[in-house]
Amino acid sequence: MTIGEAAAATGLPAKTIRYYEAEGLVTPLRGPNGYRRYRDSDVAKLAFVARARALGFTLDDCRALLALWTDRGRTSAEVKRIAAQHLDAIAARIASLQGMQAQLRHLVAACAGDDRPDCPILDSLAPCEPPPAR
Amino acid sequence: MTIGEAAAATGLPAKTIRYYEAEGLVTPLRGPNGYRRYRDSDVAKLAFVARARALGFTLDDCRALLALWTDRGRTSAEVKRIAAQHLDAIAARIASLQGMQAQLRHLVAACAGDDRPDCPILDSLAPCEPPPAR
DNA sequence: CTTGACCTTCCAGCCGGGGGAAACCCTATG
DNA sequence: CATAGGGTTTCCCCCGGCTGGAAGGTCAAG
Repeated sequence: MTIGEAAAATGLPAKTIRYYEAEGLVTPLRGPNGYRRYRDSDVAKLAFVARARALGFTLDDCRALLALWTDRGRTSAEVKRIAAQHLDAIAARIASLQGMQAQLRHLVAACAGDDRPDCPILDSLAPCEPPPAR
Repeated sequence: MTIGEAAAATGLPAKTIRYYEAEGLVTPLRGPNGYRRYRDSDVAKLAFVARARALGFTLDDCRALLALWTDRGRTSAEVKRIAAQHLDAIAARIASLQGMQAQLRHLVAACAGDDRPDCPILDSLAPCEPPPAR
């Protein structure tokens, strides 16, 4: 399996697959011509990483999850800890974005959006009354 | 006003203020010793950008908003368009994160988190049944 | 033989900064 | 006057997670 075929099989761009290799996630064999040769297990790992990335895990998380996946002596507690931490991080990011969203929604609703210059959005961003007239 | 004072006044790190200058957002004067000298209007712009960043606007957006702020001939429609677009982007990011959150929450809830290796989280990430035993 | 598709490596850039080196400036103190 | 300390300057590299492009090697088809 060449990198192009692995890319087609996983839906990942070939560039990304090479990047994952540089990051030590998946190390294919090499053919006599220097081309990368992906075993089924390599492709499985790539697909694993692709799914983990789709859930927002960092590449560091992916490395750890991949190691746990291939580790017969793992405990589900280790896996759960990583996932729970990531879940917290996601919740924090959502909360932060929702804060921005609430403020912005207010401002956008209050803005006339016509051809006059008065704008509550700019008023809210402006630290003090007079904008620099320059 | 030196950069350190401007930093204290705006809450922005001095490094960030220099970066904003490199990005063309705020251009201070220079004293005879080569030090940056921030006018009140510069500090106001920095504070403006700080608030816009806190609402998640990109630096490109900040540049545009800053230009509109100092433009007497602006229309609130222009401002609203930028803000509304950003609002859409925020909503999209929230939706994406919430999708991850829902899936992950499911998986985390289903994972025993004990010392056994069976784990629905890994099962969900694994593309096919057998993990590479290597 | 040539063409085109694929593969290889390397280098650079995106965003929004952060870390740190080496050098300069200013003030205060001994 | 020397020096110690704090601030400031420029410079370049680093982060994550890729993405684009250049320059060259390989392979199968026409």
